Amino acid sequence: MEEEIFNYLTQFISLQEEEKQMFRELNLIKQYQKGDVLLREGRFAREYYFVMKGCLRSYYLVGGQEKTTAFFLEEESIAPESLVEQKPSEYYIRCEEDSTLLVATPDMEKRVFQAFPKFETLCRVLSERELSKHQTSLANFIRSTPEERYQDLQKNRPQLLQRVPQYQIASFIGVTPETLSRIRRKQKD
Amino acid sequence: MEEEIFNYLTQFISLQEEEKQMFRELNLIKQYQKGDVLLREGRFAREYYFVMKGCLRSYYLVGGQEKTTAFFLEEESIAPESLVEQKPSEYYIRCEEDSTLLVATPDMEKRVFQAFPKFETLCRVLSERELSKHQTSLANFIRSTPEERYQDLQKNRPQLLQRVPQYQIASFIGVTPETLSRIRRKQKD
DNA sequence: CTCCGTTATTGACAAATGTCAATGCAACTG
DNA sequence: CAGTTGCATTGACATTTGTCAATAACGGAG
Repeated sequence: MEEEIFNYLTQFISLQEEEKQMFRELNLIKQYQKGDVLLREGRFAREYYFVMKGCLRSYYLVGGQEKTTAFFLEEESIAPESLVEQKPSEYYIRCEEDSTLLVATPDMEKRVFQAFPKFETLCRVLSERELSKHQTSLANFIRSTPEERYQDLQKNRPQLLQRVPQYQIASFIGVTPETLSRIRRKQKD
Repeated sequence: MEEEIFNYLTQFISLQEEEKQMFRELNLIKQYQKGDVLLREGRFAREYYFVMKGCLRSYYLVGGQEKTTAFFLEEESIAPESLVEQKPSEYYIRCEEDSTLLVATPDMEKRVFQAFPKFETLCRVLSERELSKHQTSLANFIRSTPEERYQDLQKNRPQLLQRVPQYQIASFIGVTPETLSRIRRKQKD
């Protein structure tokens, strides 16, 4: 299982045995169950998450209604705003499948960066890439209709549609479950 | 004018005279005019931008129509997806006011990071913060109606509403100019 | 297998938004 | 000053989406 992290990381940098050893000693890998809530509204986040296997979802609770704002599948990561900005979280993060996560704290991050500065470079690069991906998501959302957003998901994240319930997808593309159901019906013709 | 950058940076890290000197020698500051296009669809971006004074806007051209996806005012920055991902840009970046920008290339970035590693830490932290801000923007967009988005802008970026034309704001919150006009009328009652 | 809770679909109607065309308004130009 | 241009507003009507209520489809628990 650790090997999967190393495979992922060596896409970007080379890894010495010494560095791998440090990772192993940090005990980053944790198991969670479907339904586990990793972060709640009003709480302070303490951890970064990287999804090795499974699915996380972030959502706001607005007047008793869940508003889904993101899904995180394999090889995607979350740096909760609450942690980065040191303020109470406005949203929830929840496991939507049994999941294997890489869990890191700012503390561990600091130690790793001091021992192996190239990880800081890696984190900077990954976070810039993540940022540009998010700019693109926001752009896609702004410039398209709910129907187009659904078609985008069908094209770009087909696995997601198979793995999470439709009412969460509906919320994610900004419509009610009824409307999504009608969009789907229209497509069949 | 250079002093403004230093003021901004010393919010996050301390600066030695030596480091300030390096910045001065890089000649980062450039002037642009309203209407200048910094990046076009299909081109490769070569630069990062940081707005010291003025206003940039990013937009897609979809069927001849501009879809505004972001505004960048003072102390906000752009790392174009095109540059980060090394692919042709899908959108335009344009000066909406005469602007003073800090312009950096990956090359310059690399030299600075090698000479003063703490700038890499700074960039990582800033880009993480930027990322978490963007996640919040996307979340706000997903979970609210056009009317609420406009109210958000009134509360959180009132200067923006004074500085750019309404049809760009309309596009940014995902409606037509007519609809935004009606939202504004409703507010007066 | 049935029962039960959750999710998905459908219909009828209300509300919001888009579209198109006309008008107003302010700034710039000659 | 008149004429032009770009932006904002308004009205009439079409389309999309939301809301509410009913029903269907599905899966897990017993």
